[in-house]
Amino acid sequence: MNFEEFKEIVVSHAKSNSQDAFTENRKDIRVKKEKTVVKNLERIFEATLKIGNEKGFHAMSMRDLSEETGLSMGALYAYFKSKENLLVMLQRNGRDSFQQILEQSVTEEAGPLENLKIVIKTHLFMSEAMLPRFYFTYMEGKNLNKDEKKIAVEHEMTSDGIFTDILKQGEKLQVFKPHNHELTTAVIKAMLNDWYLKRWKYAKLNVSVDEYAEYLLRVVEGFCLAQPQP
Amino acid sequence: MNFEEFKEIVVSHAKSNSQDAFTENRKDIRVKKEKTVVKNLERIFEATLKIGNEKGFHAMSMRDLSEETGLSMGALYAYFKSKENLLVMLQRNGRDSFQQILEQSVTEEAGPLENLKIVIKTHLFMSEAMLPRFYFTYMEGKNLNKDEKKIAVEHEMTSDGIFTDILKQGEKLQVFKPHNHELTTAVIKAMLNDWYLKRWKYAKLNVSVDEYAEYLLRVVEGFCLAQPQP
DNA sequence: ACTAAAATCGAACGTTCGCTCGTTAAAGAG
DNA sequence: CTCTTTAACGAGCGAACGTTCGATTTTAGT
Repeated sequence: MNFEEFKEIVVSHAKSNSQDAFTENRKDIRVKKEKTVVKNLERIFEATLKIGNEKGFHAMSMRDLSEETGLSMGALYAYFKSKENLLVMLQRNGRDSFQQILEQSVTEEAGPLENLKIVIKTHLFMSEAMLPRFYFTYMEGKNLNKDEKKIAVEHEMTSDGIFTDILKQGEKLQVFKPHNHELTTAVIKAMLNDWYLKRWKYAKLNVSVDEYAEYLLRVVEGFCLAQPQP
Repeated sequence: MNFEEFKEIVVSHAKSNSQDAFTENRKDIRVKKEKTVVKNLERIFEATLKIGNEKGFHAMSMRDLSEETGLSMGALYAYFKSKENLLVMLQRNGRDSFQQILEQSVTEEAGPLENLKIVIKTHLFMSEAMLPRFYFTYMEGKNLNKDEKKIAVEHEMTSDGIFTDILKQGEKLQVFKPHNHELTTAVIKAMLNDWYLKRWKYAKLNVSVDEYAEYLLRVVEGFCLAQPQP
């Protein structure tokens, strides 16, 4: 699997994205017709991600958002009840689709090594396909309130669990060396996150996402595999 | 070298820290007596880092800063000419002392492997000793203006160069495998940064900074060493 | 103790913020 | 076309923002 092949999976998921956001936040949204909500929520999310990536969510004013979306101040507030609520909606929405895709990527039939490759590539390609979302989610996570932050941490631990389970299974089947697998997961994630956090660096190094994937896999295999590759 | 031994190096450097900030920004500071400036700049920096880590620099108001430092609004503005200028001062100051310590840690006599170990540990221990500074610098870097952002990128490339040079030297001496050393540096840095970016995770895993250092070195050695360790 | 310089103070200023609400425009049914 | 529901509008609100500046206090040399 390379990035080009993966892209289609994401695009098809993205369409159901703001639809989920509608059903999830129905009670806070004053507009009734689903088609209108989906259309405008998509505009609002996209604009928020754009401005948020440029100057940060806190520095974005509702007047900025109004101009970018083409909606008036009053219209905006028909789709969310406060600025903070908009942030929460975006974060939840991003987390949910991320987790959904990542969990679906793992299969029982595939061996641990194959599964590890799959989740690494899926994580990486997803962040590449939805770069503004990932960057925004990472950077603005600290601005959430205490409850939402707790949920975000739980989500991260769940997705870490997917990696750790694969590593543990691999150790049992003697495919991987024994290690502190939670720690291994942490450093793998660190490398995965760097792809979208330090985008300018990889652009300057002229490394494609497929090349980065191969490189990461070599690093991980070098550390994890019980029997080193030739 | 473990963290306990390293800490003293940092503490001794930290004292000259706000003194440098004074000489560097003398023209923008209205207060004349160096001793007063050093004392209050230290208070201001510390308070900014504290509030900045809690709610972000942009969300910190000058009234927050006034309360935390115990200085009035007017007094604060005797030490910097604007809020943005305060951010720039903090970032420059942090970058400079970071680079200084990192460059001093490398020695000609030591071999590539030893030097690689040293810079990794130095980077990691420094971030541990000055955690709020590192977190703040990383997270608020995106809020800098275009010129300052460019300088920040140049600084990062310089410090990446320290790592890359060691790796290249190691390849020439056949201590390290041939690789894309710039890319190796990038992923090493990603893992180093994760220590202070995802502090809660490592706390939850109950991993000390010394243990993390050893773990990182094993990952890097597994990937870089020409002749695998026993 | 006196005084000039240095440092600190905090009310006040103009601007911008998130958000509301009375009003207007658009959509849809009969 | 009419009437009712739904969506969009944007001027205006009070609060909070960064910043200033004349008044006040502290410091230090004599």
